[in-house]
Amino acid sequence: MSNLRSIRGMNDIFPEEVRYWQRLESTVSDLLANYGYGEVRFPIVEHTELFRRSIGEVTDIVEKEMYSFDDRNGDNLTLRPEGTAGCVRAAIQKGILNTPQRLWYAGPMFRHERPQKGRQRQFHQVGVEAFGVATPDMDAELIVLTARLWHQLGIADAVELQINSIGNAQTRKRHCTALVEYLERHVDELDEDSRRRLQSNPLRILDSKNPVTQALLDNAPALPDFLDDESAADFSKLCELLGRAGVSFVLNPRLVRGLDYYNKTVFEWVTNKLGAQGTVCAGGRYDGLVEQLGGKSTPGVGFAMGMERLVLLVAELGLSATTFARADVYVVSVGDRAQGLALETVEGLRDILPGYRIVQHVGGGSFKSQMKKADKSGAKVALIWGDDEVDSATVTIKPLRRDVDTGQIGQQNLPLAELEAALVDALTE
RNA sequence: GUGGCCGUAGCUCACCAGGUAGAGCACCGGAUUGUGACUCCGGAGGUAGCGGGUUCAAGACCCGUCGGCCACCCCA
Repeated sequence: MSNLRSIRGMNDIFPEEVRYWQRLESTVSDLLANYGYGEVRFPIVEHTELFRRSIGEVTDIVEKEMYSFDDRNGDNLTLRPEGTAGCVRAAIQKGILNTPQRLWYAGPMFRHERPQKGRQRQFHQVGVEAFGVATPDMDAELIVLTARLWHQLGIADAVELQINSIGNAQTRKRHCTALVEYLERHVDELDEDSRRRLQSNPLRILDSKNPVTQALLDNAPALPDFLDDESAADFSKLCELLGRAGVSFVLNPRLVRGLDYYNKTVFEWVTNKLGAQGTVCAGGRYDGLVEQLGGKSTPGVGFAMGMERLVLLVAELGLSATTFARADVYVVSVGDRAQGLALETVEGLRDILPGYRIVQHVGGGSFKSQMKKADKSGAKVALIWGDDEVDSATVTIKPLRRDVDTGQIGQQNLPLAELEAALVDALTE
């Protein structure tokens, strides 16, 4: 048995939970369609090179979290750790970036991290990418769209929008230099992790959860002070548009993102209901990525939402999943003759009433045990066939969900010809 | 990758100075012959995650391993 377990961090999802997923997925796809986005599907596996070049060589994802392997040709492939790279690659390859594109996709991503609540090794994202528009109205649309989604899901009160602009490459370079210079004067006050990052990725020190480090950062060179004119103008335009759309936000000058390809606008929707894994949706602008991956210079903005985290949130305090009964009708039959008649009649019913969920009892058993199954199925009515019904060419129809008050059985025996009408009547109250 | 807590029937848990496992729920069957939900009766189901060690004896103690949770790291 020990060998036959699922891979660590890769979970099975059963019907009861899948209800929430389906609810979430359909809400998302309807919303995106309403905003004019088209769904794209591309492979889960790509050349490792694609991720190295887009995400960044020195990021944790590339350095230690990718599921990479050699295929039989000797090519080194990787299970996608995120979706943007593959989406960009696909868009370039298809040659559709000569005009603006609004795209989205959904599916599993893979990162070899330590599993935790809201963090799996196979997890699922919905990603949304907009290509070919450099102006901040595009950024605004994406954010506004997510805000609407939270309302539709009933979790708007549980999430907060944080935004920032990290400017262009020069901005970050100049800020980074100043930051490093400042921090090096205070190395002794830095925590161990931050000291390490001073060499590898100084910007990420801004993210530190260490209170001492955060206090130190209060007097550090702040990124917004280094912003180039265009980034600053675009950012204030974005803030203005968000205001017009009624989307409130928090400016977080220390918000940086982990992937190398971001520039200008970055944003995160966070919640405090999920413990340490509070980011539910995050993204930003990546104007250089398309060119970096071999396409013509094309601006882009996008974001990804973590489905597992959203499911947790929605299940806890959002819309309840549609109440789920496995059946409308449960078919009970005892005896070979009855079984045959039941199957024949029910298949006829499925032709006439295709929308009904009709569960046929299988596996035999007494009337009593079949009735128990009928009850547990959640069905509103049971159709019953036994020798009596066969002999008289009838069916017994029994309501299962009448209020408990009247002890009356309320079942009736009908000619087969009247079944359809009686069933429709019983199921439409 | 690091640290802390945890791992007993399908589920939630208990017992026990270390002496070869129990409850509730769920499941199955029955309470006169073809009928559910309530009640009553009965039944099945566990190599106590796995492996090793200490001991006359371990689910209970020790080590390892796998898995879960929480935090760090990182990120959706």
